[in-house]
Amino acid sequence: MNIRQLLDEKLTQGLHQLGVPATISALVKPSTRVEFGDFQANGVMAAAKQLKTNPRELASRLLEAVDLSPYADKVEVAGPGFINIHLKDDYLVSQAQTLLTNTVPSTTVAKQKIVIDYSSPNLAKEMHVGHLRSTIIGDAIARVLEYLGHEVIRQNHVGDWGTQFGMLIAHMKELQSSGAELSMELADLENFYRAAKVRFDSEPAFNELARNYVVRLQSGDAECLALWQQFIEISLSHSEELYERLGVGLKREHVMAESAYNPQLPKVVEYLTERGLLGESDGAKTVFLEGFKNKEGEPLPIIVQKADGGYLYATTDLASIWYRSEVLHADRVLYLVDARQSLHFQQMFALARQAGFARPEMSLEHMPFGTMLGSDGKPFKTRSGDTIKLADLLDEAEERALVIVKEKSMDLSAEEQQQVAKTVGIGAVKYSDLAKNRLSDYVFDWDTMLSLQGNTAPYLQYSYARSRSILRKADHIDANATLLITEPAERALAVRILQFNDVLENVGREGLPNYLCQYLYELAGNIMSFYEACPILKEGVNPAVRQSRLLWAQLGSDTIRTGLSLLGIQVLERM
RNA sequence: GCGUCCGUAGCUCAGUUGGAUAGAGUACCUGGCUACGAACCAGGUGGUCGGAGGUUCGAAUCCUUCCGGACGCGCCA
Repeated sequence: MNIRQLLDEKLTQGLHQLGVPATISALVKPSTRVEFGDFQANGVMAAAKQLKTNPRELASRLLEAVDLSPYADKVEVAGPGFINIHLKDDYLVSQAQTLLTNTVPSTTVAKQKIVIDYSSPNLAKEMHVGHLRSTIIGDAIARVLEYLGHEVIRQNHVGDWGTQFGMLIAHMKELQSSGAELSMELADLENFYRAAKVRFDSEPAFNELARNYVVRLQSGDAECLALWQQFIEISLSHSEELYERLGVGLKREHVMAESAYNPQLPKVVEYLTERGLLGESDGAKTVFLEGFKNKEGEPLPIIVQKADGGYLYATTDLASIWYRSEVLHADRVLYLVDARQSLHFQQMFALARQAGFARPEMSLEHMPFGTMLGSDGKPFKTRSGDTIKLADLLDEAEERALVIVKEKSMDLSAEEQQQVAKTVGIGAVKYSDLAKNRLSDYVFDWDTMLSLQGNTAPYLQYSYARSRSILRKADHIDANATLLITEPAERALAVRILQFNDVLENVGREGLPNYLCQYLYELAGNIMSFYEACPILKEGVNPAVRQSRLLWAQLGSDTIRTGLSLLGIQVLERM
């Protein structure tokens, strides 16, 4: 139970006692201005409207009915009917004091089983910048939900079964028979793919062969499967290397590939047929759903089986929904997939409901995200117009960070500088993505994210390193010391620290890690101001005050570290 | 054409079921280091929230319409 929730619950109950409909709540939120106290309730105006009564009068009655005196020393009705709550210092201190001893987050959220489908690269090629957002945002959401106590099932729905694999196998086969060393050839997946694609597009015989291999592969031909397996293995290790570099928690056990659903695909079609949902159009098996139209205003089809008998991603997605519903028994399924596939997911979810692939109580949520743009406002590409490899992006981030670290942290050894540059560079890339609203397109800009000023990972990492430096220099920290609020900066810090869990619940509910970034940035600001206003180790500081401030520093920096770790970003003791 | 998302300070972005005087960073200006880490802090300049209507006690947020942009719309994923 966090403070906002507690106040909201008390006031909402009070409203209901006064005869306000159950749908109305007190809407307690952090105050928008300092003079409005720590929290404000916005719900009384709407409640008064329902009751056709005066809002200020209702607010007064509410305050008579609800006793907030254990928490607040000043509660007042303001403006048209807001309630401003000024918390007691004693209460803030007692709440903060429990944080010192209790490391388990206290949440009131009912535990759910949540499947998160994220990253999901196409294994035919190397990972590129287009995979960054799904991977990073999905990972952050997974960590936050897990921290809140939910059972999280990560699923990396990698593309390993598409048409392109015929082409790749055909190319492998020919190189193999011409005596080339396959492992060498496959070292650069991008080149390999490009070479195969050129042949596929220009040589009819090769094209024919490739199509043939797709059929053989999907019908279980042993030789094809072996080649395919070899390719997938290399490609997966490549992805895992990147996950490792990125600090993303995806492992082999989280891979639930498209191919895994292959045996279920005929059953999907069969089932749709039984339910009378399936029709035929130009030889393809299709479903037409109410409410979806194409360019000509005609019903929009979902093709689940091509005229040649092949299955499509819609079929696989349906099978995966069924699996997540019936086998995993998920309460929620989150899809961290590009916004351009919104229509596809609308169709999938509607059909899954109608066909009964998804239990009615299972929530299916597409969490779309926008595109990364270059400084020219167009999709982020290299100068020559190619997609940028993820590995190259990370190299550049580390290189650019190293230049800055060498300049700013000359007292560190070369080895330490390297390590700091890695942590800072990768952190900066991740944070600049996470800090933006997921839905919007955003401009990728090296200088902004690495300028190390403003709302950036390095700023947060700096605030942590600064705290650690102070804590290291303290010869004695008494973990049982009493927390004191002697300055406004300490109070502001305390209030902020106590909002942490509430922010996490918002992130988990809406899948928007930028709420957490915003919070951490503000917290870091509070910490910095605290250090400016409140000397700790300097001469003349009262010992009790010193011990208290050390604990505030510890609480603040612990929250920064935990928050960043939930974003998948590491902190540094020195930088 | 239909649909989805978007348009907020010069630039990059926030803005949590509609809440009080729309906020940050950056840039620009001012002040603070014989330093508990100045990669910092304190303060200032800067906005008809694309335009116009509407809903209401209250709109950047909801509705309508227009302008501008991105994306999607049958055998790829």
